[in-house]
Formats: sequence, structure tokens, C-alpha cells
Amino acid sequence: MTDSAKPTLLVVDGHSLAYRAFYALPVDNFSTKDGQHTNGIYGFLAMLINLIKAEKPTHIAVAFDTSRQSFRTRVYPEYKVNRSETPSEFKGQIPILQDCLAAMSIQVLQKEDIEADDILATLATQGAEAGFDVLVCSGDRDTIQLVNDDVTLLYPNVQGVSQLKRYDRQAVIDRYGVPPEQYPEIAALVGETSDNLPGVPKVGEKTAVKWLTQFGSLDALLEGADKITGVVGGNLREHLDDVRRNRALNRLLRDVELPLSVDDLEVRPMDAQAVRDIFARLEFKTLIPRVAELAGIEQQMAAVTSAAAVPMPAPVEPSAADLRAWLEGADAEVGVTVVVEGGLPQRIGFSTTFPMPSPSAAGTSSGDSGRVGPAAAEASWTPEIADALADWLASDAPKVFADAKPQVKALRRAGLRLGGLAFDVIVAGWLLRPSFPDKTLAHLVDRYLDEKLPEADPTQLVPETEGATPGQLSWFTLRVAEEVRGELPPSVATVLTDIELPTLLALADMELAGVAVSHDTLAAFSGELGARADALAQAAYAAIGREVNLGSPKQLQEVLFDDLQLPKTRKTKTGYSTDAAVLADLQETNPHPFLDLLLQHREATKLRQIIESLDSAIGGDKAIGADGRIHTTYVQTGSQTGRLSSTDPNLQNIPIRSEESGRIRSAFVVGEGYETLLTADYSQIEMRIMAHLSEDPGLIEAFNSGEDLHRFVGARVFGVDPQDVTPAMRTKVKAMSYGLVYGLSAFGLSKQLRIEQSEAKQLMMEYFARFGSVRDYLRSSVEQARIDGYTETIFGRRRPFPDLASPNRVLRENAERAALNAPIQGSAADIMKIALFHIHDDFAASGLSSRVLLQIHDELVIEIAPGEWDAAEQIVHARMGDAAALSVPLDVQIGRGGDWHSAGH
DNA sequence: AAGAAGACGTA
DNA sequence: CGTACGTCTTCTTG
Repeated sequence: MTDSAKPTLLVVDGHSLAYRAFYALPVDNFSTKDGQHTNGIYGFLAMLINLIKAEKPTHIAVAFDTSRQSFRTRVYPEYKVNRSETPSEFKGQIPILQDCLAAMSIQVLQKEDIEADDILATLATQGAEAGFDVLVCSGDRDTIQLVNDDVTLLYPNVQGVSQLKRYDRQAVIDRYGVPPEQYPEIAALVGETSDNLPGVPKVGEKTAVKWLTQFGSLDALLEGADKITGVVGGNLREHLDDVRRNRALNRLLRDVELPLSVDDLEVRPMDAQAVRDIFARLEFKTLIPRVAELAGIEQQMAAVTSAAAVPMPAPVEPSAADLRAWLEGADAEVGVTVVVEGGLPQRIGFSTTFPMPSPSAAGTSSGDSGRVGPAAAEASWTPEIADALADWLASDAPKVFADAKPQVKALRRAGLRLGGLAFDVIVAGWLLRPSFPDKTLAHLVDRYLDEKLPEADPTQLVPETEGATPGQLSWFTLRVAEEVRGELPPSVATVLTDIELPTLLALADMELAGVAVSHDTLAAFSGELGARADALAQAAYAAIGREVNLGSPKQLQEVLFDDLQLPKTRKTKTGYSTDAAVLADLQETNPHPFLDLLLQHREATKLRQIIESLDSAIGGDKAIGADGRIHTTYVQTGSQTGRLSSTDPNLQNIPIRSEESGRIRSAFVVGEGYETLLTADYSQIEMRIMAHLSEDPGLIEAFNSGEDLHRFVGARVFGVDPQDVTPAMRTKVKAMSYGLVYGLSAFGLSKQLRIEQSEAKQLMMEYFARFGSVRDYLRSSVEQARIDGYTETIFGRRRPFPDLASPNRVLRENAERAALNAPIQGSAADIMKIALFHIHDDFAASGLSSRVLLQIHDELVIEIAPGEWDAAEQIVHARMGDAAALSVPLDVQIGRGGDWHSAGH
């Protein structure tokens, strides 16, 4: 083991070890569900974790090659040329591995023109000089030359990377018969086939060692080459230049200029959240606890040296009057944090770039400009404080939040309105990274400030560490905001200010309002469905002569494929699918009463389950108390395209398609004190956006003609008059049109329409022959995304697509389809958001009590107060219709009824 | 107790 | 081999 008194430096050749892992581990077992290969990453990290645990290095670095090219290939162009092409499945893993290492706070080093081993050599040399025990971990034999009394080599066995052999000075002598510094001389004589460096023919390790012991050194040997007799002697004399070249090429550089010194490689605490996130994404379940254990070790080691971040201000707690006076005097943005408990404000904190007045000595030295860096103040929520702050909170004075919505809601419940919402760091962070959002202020502090937000340990009854106070949270919020703002491209900043923040305020009111749902309606239906499900289950058992759990795909597979001997269906990860599409197919080819009963049972239990969860959500929001309404939560940062998502419960997936789903929707009713429900939805908004973006004359005409879209398109595609478009033709072009938006293939289309692939192909051909600009647009938009690295909506919302450049085909093609869809789905989301907050704001400005309750992507559900129908309907129609100026009109359908079902259409 | 997998609801 | 979501149940794992 290493000498515990000395610090230990571990330097690793990332490329060579990951490459060995790549070949050692079966790729099939190491791929994520979206197709990313991870075997090299996994093998490397598993090895590294074991290594860190065993050796407890105090300093770590991992070096990578930048490419095949290096100064060696310039000197000797044949160097490594016979190496086979690096498999693309491996190449793609290196950047991800580097991301993992970054999350683990391990330094990654690479340098143009230099090989990883040269970096190892340089670090090993510097480390040894600085008094470190150095561990070099590499799969390249050339690194044997680095071994000495301070430097030990860890070399992987043939098997892969699970076993590392330890070479200290003595081990090298035992194995090769020469001291480490002389090993390259052996290698020069023998040659290295894998590097395309031929040596002396007929000379292997044995002969080389014999000669070197005899002559003492390679130079002496080359000088005295004449003295060697026999064929090998002749060979040596003929290949003197090869040997010299080999020796020159296998000498590792020990003086590479690096951006970091050995001291900078000190082990630092990991970014626990980033590690969890990236490992989860790579589906490394078992590695997470292993890394966590490691993090514990690192934490202890790093605790001593961890540098203090920018010191937090000690928030003052001024009187209500002082606080108000100061806030009203502030001429810069103010960070605001409302601590919410049970839906109500508990404490409130502020921070600014101005010093807070000290209650005793207001106006003490504050520097020449008065700006002395952010300072903080806070107060507990009392009626006096609420009174004192109400005007300022409602004013236009700019305020910066981290996740404003719950705080806005709490203020609303306390009777206060919020104005001047200038920035939300969570929402802004999501706009920048919709695929990998930082969900909390702590994440953002970590990413943008590289500091830790102090958090009370929730596992401890009496926490040892204090969490940040609201004033300090505001201070962090303000600092993060400055960084995030610096990263926001102007168009994205506009999306934040002009779309997201107004939407946020509207959503807060929608969540507070909730939607009235009739428990009695739900309960009656639930009972009915329960009885039906039981009967269906009994019948199903009878059909197969035994009882199984119909909710268990595993047991169903036994019944279908073992007992009933039905043909195997689509494969899943763990067996064969039993989903509805598959069961319907089976019913056609191998009819069996069990199949139909099972499908019906599924439908009944699914409906009942939805009803039950809705029922238990009625008045479920404890903060409000049972009010007979359901209060969903809209997750504004919940999608990658710009859409909202809805949780607890999800009100964006209430059934509508099936026969009986109307009975669920009819339980969503107009609330007390209101007159009726209004539903408003955009018809074919995505196709309209497609028409606008592609500028396809045919599609634009379709929307301007007033003709039914699919009838119009069908007439063009099939070359008939609109009135002669049959239902079958209409179905086909409808599927085609909708499929376009998702990047549908001929294969997918044929499957959906249950037609031959050739017919599907023909259909697509005909379609594009008539609507060619659509195809051109779709192609060019993906191409543009490949160039830019992101897509953009009509309003400038961006979504990055790094995988468009991936060498992994599955990954790349998935990204292409998503990139195709993102501007269309995203623009639709933008338009709906704009319409939503305009309607919300107009209602308020017009003094209406009618209110928006729900948003279901292209539909709004609005509760109309008595006597307000006409005014409200007019606002809704106008605001949805003019939310965007497209080259085709935005068609809005409006319905009216006492419940959601009858208001729909 | 927590997470994965399969299934299925919506736009 | 069609995009974007959330939630339920069962089953596995710790």
C-alpha cells in the first residue's frame, strides 16, 4: 500500500482503459433504452471507483488523446496506421465519459498533438518531484518506462480492466529482466506491431534482454553491433535505423506544457446531483451507491482544504417600516424569496446590490458609489410585514425569483398580488437546458457559481448544518440570475420575458382556482366499473380455466404463450408484449375469448383507476382545504419542447376517445357562483404551423379554402374532387399529415394504417409530389439544427440537439425526429401560452370574474361568471385567434356547457 | 421503500 | 421504425 504520510497522485489513461473496457464488456448489456452504448464508460468508471477506493489518492487526473494524430505521426507517418478504425460505438462514449468525470470533479486533461501517455509521463515526473507517490494507470506498455521508486504502474490484464497488475521497480525487473528505464530499449529492439513499429527480425524479449545485459545499454549495443554473430547479428545491423526510430518514438514526453499543475489535481467534492443525474441518464444503477460511498471519502479529505466561497451576507431583520423604506428606495433588481409552508408565506427575504440599512446605524459607509455587493434582509410573515410590503410587491419594481409560482400563490393566498416579475432563475435555466433542467436553486448555485448552497440535512432531527436563510437564498438567486442572464441569447430572453413570466402568473391563478369536480358522478361510475371489472375477470378466468392476476404482464405472458400457445408477439426487454395493439392483432389471427375479455377488463380497470385518483384529488390540496375542486400543478419546466405538463393529478390526460370517457368528463362541472364552462381549442394548430413554416402553397391554400383539411389534402393526393374523397382516403391522408409532424416513416405509416409498406411508400410519394415544400422544409430544418446544434420556434425558443452529431445511428435518428417535431410542437406551445396569458390578463383588465381553469396543450377550459359569456367569449376568440400572425388563420372552436363533456365538441 | 418495466391516458 | 408528457400496477432489488 502507499505510504500514508505522502500524498498520492493517480494518473489514468482514459482512452486506453475505456477502450479495453469496451471490448471486455458485452455491448448488449450496456446500452440505455434510447440506444446509447455505455460499456466503455461503465467499465472505465467501475475500475476507477475501485481504484480510488483501494488506493485513496489525494490527487487524480485522467488524460485522453485528442485524436489519432500527434507529433509522432508527423515524425513517422506510418505510426499506428495499421490500427483498425475506432468503432463509432466507442467514439461516442468518450465525451460522455468526460462529462461523468467532470461531474465527479475529476480533472480531465488532453492536448492537441500530444498523446495521453505523454501527459501521464509529465504528471508522473512532476508528481514524483513534488514528493508524491505516483500511480500510473495505463494499458500502454510504453508507460513501463515511468516506473521508479516513486512511480508505480497499474497495468490491466488481458482480460480487460477488472484486474490491474502492479508494477513497481522490482516487479518490472522480475518480469522483463531489465530496470524500467531500460524497458523502452527492449521495445525498440523487439518492435511494436500494434503501433506499426517493426523491430529487428527474429529478436524477441529474450534476445533483447541478453544483449542489453551484455552491453549495458542500447547505445553501447548499437555501437558494438558488429560483435554480434549469426543471422540475428546481421538483422540487427540492417535495422539499426528502425531501432533508433523506435527508441525515439517510444520515449514519452515528460515536459508537456499543461494548463494545470499537480496541486490543481487535488480531489474535490463531487457534484452529487450532477453525478446522480448523469448516471441515471446512463442507467448506471449499481454505480450510484458505489460513487456515493466514494463521495463520502472525498468529502472528508476535501473538507480540510475546501476553499470558502464568497461569504454569505448575514441578513438583517429590520422593522417593517425600515424594510419598506429601503425597498422603495432600491433602484436595482431585488431578489425575493418567500418561504412557503402549508401554502402560506412563512418568512420573506430580500437581497440587492445595495447594503441593507442597519436598524441602528442607517446609511453607514457604503463606498463611493454606494454599491458594496449584494446584501440581504428578511422578516417573518406578520400582518404588519404584509401590510408594509403589499404595495412594493404589487409594484413594477423588478423582482427576481427562484421558482416564483408557488411563492406567488402563497402571496395570493395571503391576499397580495405580485407585480414586476423580472426574472425566474429556474425557468430561465430550463429555457437554456430544457433536456436537463436544474430543478432547484441549489443545482443552479452549483452549476453557475460553483458553490454549495447550504442545506439543512433533512435526515437529522437536529441538523448539524444550517440551511440558508431566506435573505441568503435571495442573495444566491440574484447572483445566479446574473450568470444565467449572461448565457441567455436575446431571443431566449424574449421568450422568458414576453411568454414564460406572464404565463407563470396566469398558471398560478389557474392552480389556485382549481376545477370543480362532482364526487357523486365519479363515485357512481366507479362502482359500476368495479362491478363490471369483477364480472369480466371471472369470465376471463373461466375462459382459461384458472385465476391469474390480469394486471400482471408477466402472468399474462404465461397464459398467452405457454397455456394457450398463441404465437409470440413483439419482444420487450423482459419477454413478449401483451399491450392492446398486440392483443387486438392476436384476436384477429388466433381468436380466443380470453383476449377480448382481457381487453375489456383492462379498459374498465383503467377507467376506474383514473376515476379513483381524481376522486381522491378533490379538495386534496390541504393548503386550501376541501373546496370540492381539483387543483393540479402545472410544471412550467416540465417538457423539452415548451409545453406545460400537469401533475398531482395530471389533468392533461383525462380520457376522451373511448365510448365511456364522456362520463368522466361530465364530472368536471361549473363551480358554484359561476354560470357555465367554456372550452376553446385550436383546430389543427400543428398543421397550420407546418403550413406557415414550410410556406407550402398547397397547404396554405388548404387552410384558406375553408374546405376540411383532410378532404382537401386527400383530393390533391388522390387526384379527385373534394366531394369524392372517400372516408378511407381521408383516414390515410390524415394519418400521413399527423405523422409528418413526428417524423413518421413509411414503415410506421404502413403499420398504423395496416397497409403494405409499398402502399405507404406510394402514399408518401404522392403526398410530397403535391406538397413538396413540406418535405423541403422538414429536411432543411433538421439540416439547420445539425449546423446550429439546436432548433428554434417561431418565437425564438431553443432546444439543443447534441445527438444530431452522434455516430450512433439509433441515437442520431431519434434526435432527427425530435428535432423535426420540436419547432412545430414548440411553436404551438408558444402560441397557446401567449393566448392563455392574454386571456387571463384581459379578463382581469375588463373586470370580469370569469377565469381560465385548465390548459390541455391546444385547449382551454374556462369558467364563465353569470352574465359574462358574451364578453368572455369575445376575448377568448380574439386572443386565441391573434396570438400569432401566421400565413394561415388560427381556427378556434368554442363550446359551452355545464360540464366539460357537454362543453366539448 | 424505491425504482424499473409495462401498460395506457392525453395533445 | 411517430413527437411530447404523467400515473398506475406489478415485480424486483436493497
